[in-house]
Amino acid sequence: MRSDTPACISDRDRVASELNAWFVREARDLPWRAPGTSAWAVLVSEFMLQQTQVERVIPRWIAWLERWPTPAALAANEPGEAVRAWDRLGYPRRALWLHRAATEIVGLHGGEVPRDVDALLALTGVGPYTARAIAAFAYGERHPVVDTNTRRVLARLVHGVALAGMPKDSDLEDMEALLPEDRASAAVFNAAAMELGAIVCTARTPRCGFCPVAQWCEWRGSGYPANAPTKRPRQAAFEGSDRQARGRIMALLRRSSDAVSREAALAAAAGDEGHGKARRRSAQDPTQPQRAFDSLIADGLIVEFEGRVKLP
DNA sequence: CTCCTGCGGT
DNA sequence: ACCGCGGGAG
Repeated sequence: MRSDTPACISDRDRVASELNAWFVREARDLPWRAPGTSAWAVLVSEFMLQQTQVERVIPRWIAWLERWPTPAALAANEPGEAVRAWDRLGYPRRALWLHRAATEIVGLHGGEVPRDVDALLALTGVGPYTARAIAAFAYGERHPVVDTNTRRVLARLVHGVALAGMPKDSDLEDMEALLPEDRASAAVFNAAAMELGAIVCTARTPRCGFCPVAQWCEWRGSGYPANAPTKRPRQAAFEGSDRQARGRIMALLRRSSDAVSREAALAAAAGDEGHGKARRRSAQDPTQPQRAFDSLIADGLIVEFEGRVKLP
């Protein structure tokens, strides 16, 4: 962060003050930010938002909480119902993890979402980001919350580089160094940093002209140097992937109220929609459908039942 | 093509 | 430390 402004107040406080004021002014009106949102509702939102964009999450989140307003309500249903309600949010293992977390919350915490970070980390599907996000946003505890947006903001503001590299433990320390002392401001600042990364300090085309902390930005101050070659692993192509084949099986089972035959599941994996038009799949790996099927069994996302296949 | 409020397994 | 894991949108 640039410190070319003589100040009685530290730059840390100025950055937090400006960013928080911007957040109050400009932040999107997201439903899980409404006052009175339960810790469970926050937890559900954080699960859904892992690798899935806000706009796609909102309708699923509303429907989910209407149906399962408490951990106990979800835990009382079969996990397959959670997978079905997950719909097309992607990475459906998260639905299974969320159901498992609800069961753990009922069994270990009397049905109340814990507020302690270590207790949260022990829940299935809750990692370093989600645990701190729940503690900060649901309970107002003071913790650094660092997601991919915040890591990019820190990379630019503090380190003067265009993009963040691999996640590091020091990310939390970087955020801690900027975090306001009082809990309420700290919680807002965590959300504000994420929001800035989401709508201003974006990966591809940052809108620095609208950035409330541009004057302290190390990246801007050094002339927006080009992206240093980072080590970030590129995501594999989706088209033709095992993920796509798995997704087709899951889509078939979500829309089937009953179990389907193994053959139907394998055909779905191969991209055969079963209505007329033959799909060209000459270049496809012939072992892929079976591999996708087996991996879904291993994940517990589908089960075989008397020679047929259904959600768990 | 890239990116998106990450996570658990290895 | 690396990898697999959906699906949508720019």
